[in-house]
Amino acid sequence: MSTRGASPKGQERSEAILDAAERLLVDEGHSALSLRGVAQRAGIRLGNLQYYFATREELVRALLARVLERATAQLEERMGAADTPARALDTAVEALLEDQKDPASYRLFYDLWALAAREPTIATELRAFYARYIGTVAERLGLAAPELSRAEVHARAELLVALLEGLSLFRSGTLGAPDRKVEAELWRVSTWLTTVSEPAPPAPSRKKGPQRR
Amino acid sequence: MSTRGASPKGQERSEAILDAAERLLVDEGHSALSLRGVAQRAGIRLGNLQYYFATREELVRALLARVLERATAQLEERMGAADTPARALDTAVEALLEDQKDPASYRLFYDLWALAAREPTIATELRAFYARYIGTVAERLGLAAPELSRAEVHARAELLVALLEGLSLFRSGTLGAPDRKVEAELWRVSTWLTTVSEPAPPAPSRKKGPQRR
DNA sequence: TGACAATTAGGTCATCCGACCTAATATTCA
DNA sequence: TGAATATTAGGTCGGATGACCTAATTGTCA
Repeated sequence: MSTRGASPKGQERSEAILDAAERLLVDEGHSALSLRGVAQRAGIRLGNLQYYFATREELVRALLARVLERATAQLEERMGAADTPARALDTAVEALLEDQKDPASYRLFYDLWALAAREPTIATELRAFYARYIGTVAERLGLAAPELSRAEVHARAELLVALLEGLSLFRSGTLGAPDRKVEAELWRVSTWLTTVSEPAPPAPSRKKGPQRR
Repeated sequence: MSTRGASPKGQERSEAILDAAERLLVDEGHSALSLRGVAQRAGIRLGNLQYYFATREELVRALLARVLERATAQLEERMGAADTPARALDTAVEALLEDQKDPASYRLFYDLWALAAREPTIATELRAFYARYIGTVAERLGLAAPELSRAEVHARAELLVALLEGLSLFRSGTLGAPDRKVEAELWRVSTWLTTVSEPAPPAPSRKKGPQRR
């Protein structure tokens, strides 16, 4: 949603600017995402960039929207591309695991998580993204384990997504590297989530914990 | 490890500066972590701050070291504080879940994850932190499930830590809120990780944990 | 062809940044 | 007491930033 540039050429230019901004964001982080830097990467002048995105916030919003939209589309496409509906989840998880081997694919999200903690508008959009993400997973999970309640299925979907997001930290090269054993155990957990419906073990007793982690 | 200030008062001042820096980091993110800002929050002059930390990087390194050291100590203290050794993991997980309800406790780590993706020195320290973190968890996991191999135990520990880190995203208020159902399912996964050890297809289990298929 | 939008270009402005420096005062302790 | 250390105060410097502005050029379509 850029300010101007409705014509085909304008649209193209707009996309190119967002491409440059995204590359800059991945490479240097959101604090380095300056209008000048983006303009330089895009190979255009500052004034020209400002014709499309008058302020930095406008640029960031457009970039965020594009990134999340793309991620959503990719997830749903992957779900649909499975051999059988039952394998949809496995296929998507497989693809995500593959993505995690590329640092660039997640660096962007690390910045987004940090940003969302402070900028409510970004938090709102990210929240909507993950809600849809988890919803899609829950849908498939419900098909695989029909005896589970709606709430249970949703909880497990959230758990699975959290696991994958957390795992990205240890697989994208910066804090760790992909590990076969871990992948194997992940598959066991994943199948467990979609199959086992036994009653939960007793919850541990409560105890007031100290602050901070 | 500040540059100067070995005397008790200097030590105190040094800690106060790091406190201010940490508050600023949590509130505004690492891009807002300026020497001037820290000095203002600490209620001292810029020159005074520079007496303790000559450069920004020095400050950041000291801050990072203190944060990770504290987190490590807290985790190990929590493990040790359990009623029984067997409950050590549960106790620690409980405490972590409690922490996750406070946004401030994790915001800092979101920034660290983003930073680590670009600054090798930070990545190195964070990696060491998580290695120790996962190692501690693996140790306890090994006690709870002695029939698992060392590698399996380590893989499960990494999985559990990843799950908790990922979960923090959805529990710290910005992208979601704590949810009882999710917690319940987390406990099931957690106990599953510490109890179930039979391979995928065969063999009846004697453990209390849920069974597959 | 002419009008109008799209696009490019270049420059100004106040503001903040980190690094660096010097001088003066206060505190501590041998 | 006197010397070393800790602390405060104020300033300079080059550099980068975002917002804003204006003029010139290109492209499109009636």
